[in-house]
Amino acid sequence: MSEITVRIPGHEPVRAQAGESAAAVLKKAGAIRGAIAARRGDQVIDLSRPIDADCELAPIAPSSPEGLDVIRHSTAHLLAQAVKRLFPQAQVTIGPVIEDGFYYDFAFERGFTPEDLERIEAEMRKIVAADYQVVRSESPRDEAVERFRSIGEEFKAEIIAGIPSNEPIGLYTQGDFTDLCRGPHVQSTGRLGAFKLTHVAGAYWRGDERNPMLQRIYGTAFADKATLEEHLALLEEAKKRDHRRLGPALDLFSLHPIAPGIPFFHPHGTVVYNTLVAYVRELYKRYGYTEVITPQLYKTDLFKTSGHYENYREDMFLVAVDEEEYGIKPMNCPGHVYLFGQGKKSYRDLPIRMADFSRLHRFERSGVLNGLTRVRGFAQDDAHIFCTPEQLDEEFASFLAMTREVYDAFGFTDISLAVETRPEKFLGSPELWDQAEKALQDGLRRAGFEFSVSAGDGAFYGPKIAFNVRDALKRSWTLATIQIDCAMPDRFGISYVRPDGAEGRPMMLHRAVLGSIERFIAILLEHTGGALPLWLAPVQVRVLSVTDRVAEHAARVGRQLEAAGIRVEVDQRNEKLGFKIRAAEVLKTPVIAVVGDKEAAAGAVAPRWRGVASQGAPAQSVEAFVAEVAERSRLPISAAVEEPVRAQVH
RNA sequence: GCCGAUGUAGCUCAACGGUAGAGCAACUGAUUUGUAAUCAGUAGGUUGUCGGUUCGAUUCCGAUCAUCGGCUCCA
Repeated sequence: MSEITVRIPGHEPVRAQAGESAAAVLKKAGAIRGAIAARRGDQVIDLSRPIDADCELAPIAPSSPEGLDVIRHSTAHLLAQAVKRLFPQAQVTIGPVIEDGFYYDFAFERGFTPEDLERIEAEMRKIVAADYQVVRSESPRDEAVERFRSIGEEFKAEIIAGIPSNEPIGLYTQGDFTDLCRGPHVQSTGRLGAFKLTHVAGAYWRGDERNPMLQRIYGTAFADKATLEEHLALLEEAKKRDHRRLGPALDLFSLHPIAPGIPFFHPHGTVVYNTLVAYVRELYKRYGYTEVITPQLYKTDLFKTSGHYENYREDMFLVAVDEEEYGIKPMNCPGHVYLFGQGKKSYRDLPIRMADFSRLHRFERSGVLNGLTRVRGFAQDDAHIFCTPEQLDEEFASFLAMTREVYDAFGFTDISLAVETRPEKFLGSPELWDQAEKALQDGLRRAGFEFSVSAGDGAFYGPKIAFNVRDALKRSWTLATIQIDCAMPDRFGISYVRPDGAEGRPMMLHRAVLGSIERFIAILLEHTGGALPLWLAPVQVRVLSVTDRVAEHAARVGRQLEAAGIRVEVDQRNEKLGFKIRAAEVLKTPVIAVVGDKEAAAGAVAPRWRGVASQGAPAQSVEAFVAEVAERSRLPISAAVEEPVRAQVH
């Protein structure tokens, strides 16, 4: 045995015998305390792994991100062991760590019930109490395949069979249970304990819906009980911010079985909706967009030309009229390209930024509908930009600037960008796609955006950039998107006359900043917990009378606010002030104006702004109050306005 | 679409093989109230829908619709 030197950050280098375990080496340095695994170089390893060469070694604490991964991964194994003990017929498959937890998929002839989960959890605790050593071993691939096949674990055998034959297979054994695994794991099951199984769900084997459905058990685990409790409490809080709860509670919208997936917007919700549209229209003035209104229903010939009939028909509502087939539009693009194609266009007309707030209808599969975030009927702040190839970069940059402005205005900071590339089913030439994908990535880099690449996720007509945000339950949704169209200009044969008199094919961009208005409202509600900004709030001011004596003054204040264009409600109910304040607060009203005898005598109000911890605010004259509310209600359009790039008039 | 769960008053929930109850909200009355819930009373439900088992179903069974959690798919 040769002697090696191990560097340990923050400690003296340690001399050790080659082959000593990571735990032993760390112990020599006095760095083992609490460690759950170790990092050798950039690799996380088991504490029991032998160290056989000079290297750098660091302990991993249970509460560190890597430590949590180890705990969750080991807890997934714990789950599998418990399930195998209780349901020997169940076959194990995979059990990865996910954000905030883990899951494990089992092939089992029936679903697991909530009662099963309780039993499984109890069994897991028994295994923790038994404190089995978790032992790593290696096995040649074919031997491992045979081993799992012989005990009826067909799925596991299939996974191993897919690993190159020269790679040794890592196996982890704890008590009566052995699983294929890359590791690393905790040293013994006793190190686990702060876990909870959360829910069950079906999941297709290898994520393909043609494959059999497995039973997935989700759970979460932490380094200690307290953090687990904290996490569970956080989930409860998140539920309160869920737009599906807030929307109906604030009387903004509702969904009914009579129109599944197509929301009813109540008067207050309609104000929010229309105000968002007004905001975007204001931006359009500055960014040089023109708005159009286009048909809702087209003969399917249009969709045959656009390629939607071929590639998107499954998601469309088709209707038969007079022995002719019509389709309700799922997107605005075909209509817009068609419209562009009417009349002769010159390079002087470009760019044309054609905006449209039409309602769109898509036949989403029943299981995917979700509140306002995934619906069958919705509108987008949609626009299509037709430009020359030379204008593409500038148009793209302008879109990114607009998007940044909007997201800043709403305080959305947790946004991730993904460039989604050519899918299996696509239209247009691969060369054009490559070019377009590169253009998107270059543009993002120039604008200083970070992004990931999501291969194969693009639309069938072109690659896209998706601006993804998360809802209260941490599910990711796409709001803004921009796509370069690689197909439709060709398919519709649209053209423009270039300066040299020849015909050119315009470039086409599809883009939306809010994305779907419905989805945007959902995310905004969750982001703000229902406390919409003053300019968007359906009721901006609520005037509260203290007694019947001041009813007239309260009504007058209401009229003055209304005259200034402010959305106001006057609460003259025969109730105590505290009751009315609570009622207004529960509805997240941004501004409350209290009116009592003192205010009535002075022609004043006592304002109370949401989120300001003032009670018994000093009175303010009605005029000053109205002016302040009006000032603070303005659309969040930044003052620094660039000259819009408009098509030249000739 | 697939796997699983759920569906009782406007909302949140209770009960149960013998035709449903609370709190909040609503309505009425009293109270005239000063910065997050005044008191009292009234009304409100073919227990999602359809079918089956049963002397009897809201309860048990089946189908269906919708919703929820996932999978697959997407703004």
